[in-house]
Amino acid sequence: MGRLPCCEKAHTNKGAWTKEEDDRLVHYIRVHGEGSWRSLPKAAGLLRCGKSCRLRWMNYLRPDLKRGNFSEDEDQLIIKLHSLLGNKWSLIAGRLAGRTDNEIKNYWNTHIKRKLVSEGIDPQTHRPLNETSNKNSTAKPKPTAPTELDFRNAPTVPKTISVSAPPLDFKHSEFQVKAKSESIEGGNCTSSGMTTDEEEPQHELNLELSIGISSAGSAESKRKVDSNTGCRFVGETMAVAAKPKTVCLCWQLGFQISEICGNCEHTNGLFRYSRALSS
DNA sequence: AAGGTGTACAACCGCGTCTCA
DNA sequence: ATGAGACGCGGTTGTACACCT
Repeated sequence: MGRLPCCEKAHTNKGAWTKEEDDRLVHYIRVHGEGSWRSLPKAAGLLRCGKSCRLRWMNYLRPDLKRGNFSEDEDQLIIKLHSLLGNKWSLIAGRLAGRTDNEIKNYWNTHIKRKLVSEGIDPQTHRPLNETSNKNSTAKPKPTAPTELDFRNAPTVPKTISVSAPPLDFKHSEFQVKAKSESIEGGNCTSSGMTTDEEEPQHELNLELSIGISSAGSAESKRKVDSNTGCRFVGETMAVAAKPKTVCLCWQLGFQISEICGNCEHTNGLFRYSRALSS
């Protein structure tokens, strides 16, 4: 038995949204708030699929969206984040205030890809194109899922990327990813899983997210709270629940930590990765 | 001016994940 | 514990517009 359609297609409009439909959607969300997308179209008097309403709101009608061209800073940030996260557009969008995943995805495909290629950089691997093509002739290309990214020798990955975080899901936070070209020994904070290729020299990376206390109360914040640590997981990201228990802030990108690891020290009820990332 | 081609971006689709009864 | 329904994500498609010949 197949999956039921998300809505009654025979009675829904498709294609470009009209001004009237936009107005109806905006008005309804202003009054009732976001959510309940499936029931929203009927309640708002729209002949649209709930998914379509959500998309229209998220990508076009939301008042906090920044329209217009991407700045050079945004370009660089997208490239850096893509080199770390791969095609995780929603995560990348989460670090760019006022930009949507769809917008960034489109911008990547139409501008940045071409720009990188013209600079001789493979947009998927972030390695020089000639190196990539040589490698591809002998080795299988790696998928770009974030847990499987191979950052070794990636020319565009700096050792430290500090990103001023807009107030998104993990609010009040400075999102800091530190890519370290040596493995952490003797503790639990290793970057195991970053690569399985054993034939190349091991230059493993440690990815650390420094995360502060999240504000409570959003619908999203009620979800995915790790019962051991109090950490809240949103996709591959993590925030700290409103009333954290013991919280480990040592975070390996893409992996859930179920216990406090040995490398973390306690400060003010929080645990933070204590082993200095000496450069 | 007309047709062809390229570009940008809005919207759709399918599927994985999460929530909750 | 389980399964149906809802949500969210990433890939793909459709289409309007710009630019070229």
